[in-house]
Amino acid sequence: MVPRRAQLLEFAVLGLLHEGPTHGYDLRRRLNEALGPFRALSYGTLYPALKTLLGRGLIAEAPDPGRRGKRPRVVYELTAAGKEHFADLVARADSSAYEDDAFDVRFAFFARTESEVRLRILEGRRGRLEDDLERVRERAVRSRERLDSYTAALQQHGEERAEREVRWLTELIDAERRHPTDPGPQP
Amino acid sequence: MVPRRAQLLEFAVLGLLHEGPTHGYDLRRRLNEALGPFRALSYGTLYPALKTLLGRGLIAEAPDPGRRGKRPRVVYELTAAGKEHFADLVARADSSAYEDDAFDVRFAFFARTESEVRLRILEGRRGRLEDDLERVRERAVRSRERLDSYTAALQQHGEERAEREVRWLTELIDAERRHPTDPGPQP
DNA sequence: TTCGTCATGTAATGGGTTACATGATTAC
DNA sequence: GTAATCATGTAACCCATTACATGACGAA
Repeated sequence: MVPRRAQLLEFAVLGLLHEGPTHGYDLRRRLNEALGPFRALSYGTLYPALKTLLGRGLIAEAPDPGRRGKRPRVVYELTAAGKEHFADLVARADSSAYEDDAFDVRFAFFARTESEVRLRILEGRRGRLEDDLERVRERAVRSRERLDSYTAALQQHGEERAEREVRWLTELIDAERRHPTDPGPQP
Repeated sequence: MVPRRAQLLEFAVLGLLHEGPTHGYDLRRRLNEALGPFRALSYGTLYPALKTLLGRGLIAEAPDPGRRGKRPRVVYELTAAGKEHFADLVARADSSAYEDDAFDVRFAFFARTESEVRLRILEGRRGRLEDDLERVRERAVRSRERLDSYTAALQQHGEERAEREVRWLTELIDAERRHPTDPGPQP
């Protein structure tokens, strides 16, 4: 099951609020900076999403710590239900955790993910990339002659990038197996 | 100006038809295989797009060469206006040619692109990636300490990938400068 | 005969950016 | 003072996938 983009955003927002209460403008900035799937996230997407989470009781308005004389902002924090929901989501390691965009988001919160789950996500991602690689290679064999040099160069470059990514994941997996450190309690 | 996805699709369709007349089903298959931005292109997008191109007189229905006894398919070919329009699009080397998805599509038709234009597109793309890289590095310096090891690993991996891509482009640019081969007449 | 692929579409649905609207605060 | 950034939203528009509808053909 490929996760809807809205679910990804929900996960990311809960994850960021898990690190501490904050307001919409700051969430957007941090989501944009994370330069994953949310590089171009707009207020038109974020604010309604926050409203939905509010309506579902996963987040709640918190008092703005206040900055002398400045207009208070709308600060959100996780509710108990929100923390629980996020914990459930983090524990998942099915395909919704390692497909394309989803992997980037899940990886960003690996520090809050249990070692075992991390391992399964990394392995799932690696398997996914290996499948892609196999498909590309098959196609390369089938069409070797009738490719112009540019298409051939692009294909080879794509292959090398995927191979490199697989090696990177393998390193992470090996490291994870050697030192399976679980997340401690949040500070 | 970032090209709308529809414009990218239009470009790709005209480019494929430039190689010879064909029908919608085949276009979709080839667009999907090209595994760029059209990996998941659906009929719901392609067929209406073909209708639009038809309405604008850039493509026209051509007789199906026919396959004994089989139902004829709806085959399209470029019109004179379509060829001209494609030539105009191919000659462009502004940001609409090297931003993300656009670059993949433009690269796929490099064999039909003049050497000078190819060079400017490659250089534009490289510049774009170098800007990205600089931004990422700045951010890395600003936030070095407060990153957990996973975020740090992801950031470093992203940096390495971008560096590799820049080197790849540099190689292509150098090769292009040494042997600026222009496209011959199509067979 | 049933399943996969070929083949062409349309409609509904979902979802995201752009643009609009508004106002406070800060830096130059 | 004025431009940029902070800050919070809403509405319109664009557009792409999903699902639906339909049917022929080839292989197992």
